[in-house]
Amino acid sequence: MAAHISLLDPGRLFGLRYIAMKDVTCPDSPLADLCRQRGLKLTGQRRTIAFVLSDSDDHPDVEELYRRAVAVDPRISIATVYRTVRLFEENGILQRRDFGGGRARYEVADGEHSDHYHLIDASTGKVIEFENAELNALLDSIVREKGYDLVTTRLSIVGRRKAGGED
Amino acid sequence: MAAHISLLDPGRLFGLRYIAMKDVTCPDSPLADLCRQRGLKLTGQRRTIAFVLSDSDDHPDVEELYRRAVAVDPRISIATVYRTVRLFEENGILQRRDFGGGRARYEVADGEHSDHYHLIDASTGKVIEFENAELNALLDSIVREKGYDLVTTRLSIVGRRKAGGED
DNA sequence: CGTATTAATGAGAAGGATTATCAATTGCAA
DNA sequence: TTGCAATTGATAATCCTTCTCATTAATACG
Repeated sequence: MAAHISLLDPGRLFGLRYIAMKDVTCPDSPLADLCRQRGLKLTGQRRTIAFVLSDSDDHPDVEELYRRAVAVDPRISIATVYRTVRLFEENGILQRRDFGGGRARYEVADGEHSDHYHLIDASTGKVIEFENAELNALLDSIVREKGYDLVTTRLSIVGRRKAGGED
Repeated sequence: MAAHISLLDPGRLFGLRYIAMKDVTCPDSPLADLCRQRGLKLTGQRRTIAFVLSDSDDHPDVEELYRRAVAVDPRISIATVYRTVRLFEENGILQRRDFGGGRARYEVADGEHSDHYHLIDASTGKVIEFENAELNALLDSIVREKGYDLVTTRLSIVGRRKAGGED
C-alpha cells in the first residue's frame, strides 16, 4: 500500500547515490506536520515513518511498519522504528493496541474524541473497527460513577461469525 | 494468602523426606475437580497450582503464582507453572488478562456468563473489578448486529481518580 | 551559508517473558 | 503392581523490545 519511492537503484553511483538519497526520502505527510507541531525533531527516518503511517489504515505491528518504511527508504533500522513508534505514542500521535499474539500493533490516534473499538474475528484474526456513541456514553458514566475520569478505553471483542451469516 | 503446607523441614530425613512429600502436596480444590472433569491428568503440581488459584481472588502473573505455589510445595518449577497456566487457559479454567506491563495475568474463569470488567487506576495501577448488566447487553447486541456471536470481551478502562474524590 | 551542539541513528548486545528440548519421573489404566 | 504415555525440571532457545555506544545528522546561532 505504501508508495515505493526509489529514485536511484541502490548500488549504482556509489558515493553519489548516498548524497542524492539524503535529499530524497519522502514527501511530508499529515503526521510529519504533527511531529513538527509537537516540537519533535523531524529527521528523515521520522518523516518516512510518518509517511508510511499516514498511508496506513490498518493496525500494523513494528515488523510490518519496518517493511513498509524500508520500501520507501532502505536506510532505516528496525531499532529506529521501535524508537519512533514509542515516541509517537508518548506524544499522542499513535495508539498502541494489543490484539493478542504477543506483539504491539499501532494505529494513528484520531483526535481526542473519535473513540472506536475493535471486533476481532475469532477464526481469521481479522480486525473490524466500529464506533458506537451509546457505548462511549455508557463507559463514561460507569467510570464517572466510580469516582474516576476516563483516560483510555481498551476494548476488543472477540466474536465468531454466526452460522448462515452474510458475506 | 495461600496456606503454607510444609510437614517436614527440607533437608531432614533425606530419602524419607522425599517419599513423605510425595503423599502430601495439598488438598483438592474446586479447580482440581474442574481439571479432572476436563479429563486432564491431575498431577501433584497441577493440584498445587489449582489449589493456589482457588485461593486467589486477584490477578496474579506467572511469577507470583510460582511464588505462591512454591510456598505450598517447593518441588515445582516455573516452567510447569507456565505450562499449567496455558493448559488451564486452553481448557477454559483460567482467563488471561493484559493490564499492560508486558506480563500476562490470570484469573479464574467464572462460568460462561458472569462477565466482569476492569477499571485500572492510572496513577497506582490498581485493578478494580466491576460488573454491569447494561454493558453486557450492549456489547452483545453490537456484536450480534454485525453478524457475530460474542466469544470474549477484553475491556479495561484506564481512569484517573477525580479531584476531590472520596476515600 | 557554515559550524557547533545536541539529539537521533544503526548495528548488535542485552533484557524480560515465554516456549521448546530432553532425560528423568510420575499418573493412571489394565 | 507394571507399563507406557504424559508430565516434569532444568535450562537452552526464541521472540519482542529496549539499551549501548560510536557515528551521523538536524537545528540554532553567528
